[in-house]
Amino acid sequence: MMKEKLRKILHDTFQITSQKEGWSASLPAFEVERPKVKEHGDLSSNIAMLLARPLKLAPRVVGEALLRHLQDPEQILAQSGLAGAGFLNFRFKKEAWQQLLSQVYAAGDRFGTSKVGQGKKVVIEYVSANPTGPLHIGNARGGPMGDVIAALLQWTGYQVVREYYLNDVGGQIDKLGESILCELRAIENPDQITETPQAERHYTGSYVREIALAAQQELSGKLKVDEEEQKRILGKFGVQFLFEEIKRDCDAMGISFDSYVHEKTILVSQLTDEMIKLLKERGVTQEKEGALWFTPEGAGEDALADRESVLVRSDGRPTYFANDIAYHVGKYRNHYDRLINVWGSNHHGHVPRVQAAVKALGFDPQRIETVLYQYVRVKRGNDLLKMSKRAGNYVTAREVLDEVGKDAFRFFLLMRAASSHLDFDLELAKQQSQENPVYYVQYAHARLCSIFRKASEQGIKLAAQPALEKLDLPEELRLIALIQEFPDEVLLAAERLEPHRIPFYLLELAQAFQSYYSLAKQDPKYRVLGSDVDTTQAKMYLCHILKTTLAQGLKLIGVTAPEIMTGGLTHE
RNA sequence: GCGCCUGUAGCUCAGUGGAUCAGAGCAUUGGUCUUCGAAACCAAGGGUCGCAGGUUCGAAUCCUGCCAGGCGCACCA
Repeated sequence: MMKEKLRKILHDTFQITSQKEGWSASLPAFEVERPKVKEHGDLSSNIAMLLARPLKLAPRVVGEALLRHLQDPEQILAQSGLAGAGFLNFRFKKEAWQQLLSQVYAAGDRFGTSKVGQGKKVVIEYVSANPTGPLHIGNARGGPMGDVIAALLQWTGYQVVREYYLNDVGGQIDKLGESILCELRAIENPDQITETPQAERHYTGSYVREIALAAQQELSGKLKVDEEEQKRILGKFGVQFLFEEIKRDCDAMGISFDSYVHEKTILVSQLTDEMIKLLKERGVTQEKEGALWFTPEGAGEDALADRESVLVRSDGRPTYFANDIAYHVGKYRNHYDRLINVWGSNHHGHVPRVQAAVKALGFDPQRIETVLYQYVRVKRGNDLLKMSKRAGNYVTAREVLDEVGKDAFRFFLLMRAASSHLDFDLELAKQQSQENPVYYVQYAHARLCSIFRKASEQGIKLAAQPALEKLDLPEELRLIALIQEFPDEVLLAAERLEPHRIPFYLLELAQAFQSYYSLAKQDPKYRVLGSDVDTTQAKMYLCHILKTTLAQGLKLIGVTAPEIMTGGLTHE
């Protein structure tokens, strides 16, 4: 909010100064930021340093000229100055800060939202876990991450579709069917060892037996067919079974989808064939060893060495790569402006291939944006567990979810940048559930609610237009400064597709409040509910807005904002 | 071997060209509850930002090389 105001001031100042000084440079993409050192002011800009080069002047000379012609029609600036290598530092009047609060108050539960997206259509694909095993913690990270990226884009004015791409055909599904069949035979003939599951050929997790038991119940009559048909039926049954389970897990994580796209549907619709034909016509394919390979311009011989470039197998069936191209083309045809994929890092090699393919088909590859997140590793004690559905060795998302709860689960997975490798220490998560950062933020919210409960007991009501000038303690002005940054943070997180900024922001805000609140123990003038009516009303107004901001931020990341904290009170 | 990601305090991680930028939380140590919730607050110790070069007025941040770790490199998805 204040950043925008300063941007406007600097923009106008630049215009006037250019005119008066005869500058010919264009307005650079300057930054407006909160300096780390508060002595430097409320906000600072690097505009003078950026202008120095094109104008062939020293940064400080540019800065001085800008300050001479400063445009501040609203009179919100209290101080301005030039510092260091050429930074412009600004301090605002108290009144300017205080006035921002009424804007936040008016925004209510729209606070933090904006319209920069201009209603553009964006589809965001996430989770998309293969239905060949339970959702495990390694790639469950994509759930909260995709969900919050979607929320960020909604908040900033995009029209968002949340999509799950279900890989329900292919070799992995065949393998699933075979695994279930194998297990089913073992169940039916416990004495007679027909075939033991083999790690290379079968999924061996205990869930396979679970599915086999369910299949025995539900499909008993339908399995009197030949072996290939049995495998097919069981594969289909397994997909359905596991997909329902994944959906339940997503639901428990607070994640939902607007659209499910089945790979099978794309295959059946012939879109894949159409795309393969088109690619052939464009001359970006080659045949080798009986298979059809994608060989984009400039790829040279490498494409033929890369087995993942195969579009059509030598047996004539298209690969998932071919289907994926068709899937993305479908998105272009649905007129999405942005196609965002949230994928596990193991797909990194896939990204440039899909982009090269859609480019060859005449679509703008830049519209595909991919967020690759690094896998979560789970530590149990001193052991790092490797995630592998094949080895049946994994920690499920559900296990962790049940252990630490939805709020901590989401917060924890969200508070790290996607590119950062994240170790989830189960023992620590359990032990420290009381100390988990999510509780810190929630506690701040609950405390604020508590103040209002107290006020209500005393018959004090929140005034719609209190005397804001009463909010002049330095800590209060700092809180206001933090609150008004919330929309900027949301915007930044949305622009960069970086959800982790929100938990960090909330922690900073919660900390500032907790610190402020605690001062009341030493000094009564920090008490919200004090003796002076005007001051009390003003402080309540600030607290109300703080509460709203925390609630908005928590809502954005899908974490609950409790009115009271229950359980685990250590204070006797 | 090739490709992507990562290397910042004991641990988990923020910080992607700016000035006191060496940061947060946890852990450790020491203080603070008759007063709006101590799930809190205040304070202290702790790091050659993996290493070496380079670009720049200026580098944790950009480039190159090396070292270490993770993940890919299936006619699987």
